[in-house]
Amino acid sequence: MPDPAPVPRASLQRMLLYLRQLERLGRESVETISSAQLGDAVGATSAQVRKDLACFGQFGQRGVGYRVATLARTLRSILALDGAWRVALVGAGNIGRALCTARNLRERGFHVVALFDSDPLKESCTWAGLRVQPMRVLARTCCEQQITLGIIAVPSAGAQDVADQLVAAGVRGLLNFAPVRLQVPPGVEVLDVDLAAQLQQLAFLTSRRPSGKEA
Amino acid sequence: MPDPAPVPRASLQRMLLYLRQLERLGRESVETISSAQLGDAVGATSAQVRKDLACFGQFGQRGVGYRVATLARTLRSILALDGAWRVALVGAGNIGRALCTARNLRERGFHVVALFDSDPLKESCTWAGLRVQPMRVLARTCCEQQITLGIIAVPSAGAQDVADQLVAAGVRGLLNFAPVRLQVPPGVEVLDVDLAAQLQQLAFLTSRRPSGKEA
DNA sequence: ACGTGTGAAGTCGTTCACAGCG
DNA sequence: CGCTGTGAACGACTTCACACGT
Repeated sequence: MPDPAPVPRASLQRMLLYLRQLERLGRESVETISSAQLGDAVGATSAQVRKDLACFGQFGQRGVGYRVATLARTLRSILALDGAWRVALVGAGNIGRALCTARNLRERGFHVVALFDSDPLKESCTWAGLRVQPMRVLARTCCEQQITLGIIAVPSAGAQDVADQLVAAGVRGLLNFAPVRLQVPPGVEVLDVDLAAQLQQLAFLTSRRPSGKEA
Repeated sequence: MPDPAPVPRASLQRMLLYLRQLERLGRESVETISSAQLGDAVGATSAQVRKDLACFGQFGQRGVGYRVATLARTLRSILALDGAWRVALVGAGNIGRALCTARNLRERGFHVVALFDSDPLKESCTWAGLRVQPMRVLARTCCEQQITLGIIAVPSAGAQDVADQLVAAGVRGLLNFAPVRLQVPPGVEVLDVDLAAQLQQLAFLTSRRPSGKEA
């Protein structure tokens, strides 16, 4: 196996946008699309689209563009989005509830199949048909249910401990909502979602009133 | 006024991490810190820390490092985080509820002071002491309350419309949870939070099992 | 000595421009 | 002729290395 393609993070992110747009086009029965059209649907240049797709191979027909249906299918396959992903959610707080019930994620193939919280008072709760389980059973449940992705939605103080437990249980990708830097062994991926930091960025960006020089 | 510093996005993000760490150190009564220490607390190199800080000036003492307290104060001021920001939240769904009640954001100076939803059934609701208001009063409320930041937590179909209304009401920064590309006039900043895309990234990253070559 | 501030070098991603194929 | 695929130029961010101040 070759395995020689370290896909740039930015390309990966755009690729997901391409796929989303392709799926939309597919619903509208569009047959083919050019890199230019696909580009400005997601805010990228045509060259960028072609370069990004080139990470994985050649998919277009010169003089024509790309077949919407086949490109979508191919991308889904390459991006590992053609199956369902089983996800564990730790932290039955407000964010946790929002994520459990989010139709959005389920539609895209991410199924929250287990829900944990360290607070015994929450164990009686059931959200979106999912009972809150104690942390004690996390390892067993994750293994039995073949869970490979985890969402950490607990306060900062507990996040590293939760991460350790999830990793020990075989989870290989973590979506972390706690504003702390998680330490994980190689081979485990962590993506941080830091809403406070996003708002802080906005605060800074809007605080320096741009001189306003665009047409 | 000079205004000559277009701060790189990546630097800005790290700067927020530095500030967070500095505040933590301040609580632990640490007096000074070196770029190297600050760096590995947030996963950056010492050179990166110094370069980032150099965007705004010179803050360190050679041979010593940085004064935790003064650097934190200075950064807060530069990053426009020394005051409170008034935020409007549109969409009283699951994400909306999570954000209203998030202690996290309030502690960092972001106060959700107005909550809107287009569904009349939700108008009776009150979350975290905040009544859900109809969209009709959005413009007036935002102006009266001097709101400059907005959070869009509505379904994709309505997001652009909400964005337009917020912008018309004078809001200059948008945090967008809908998976659509918002069109806004220059001078308005948009940051997207796309949780499905984050999970999709994780899916891809964990699907290609790394060959495992690190020590 | 120690650690900052900063030019210089290097790396990575984007944009350009054009050859090549349908 | 249109549009892809791609080497080459370009630009931005990162890393290096060292002079300078304390």
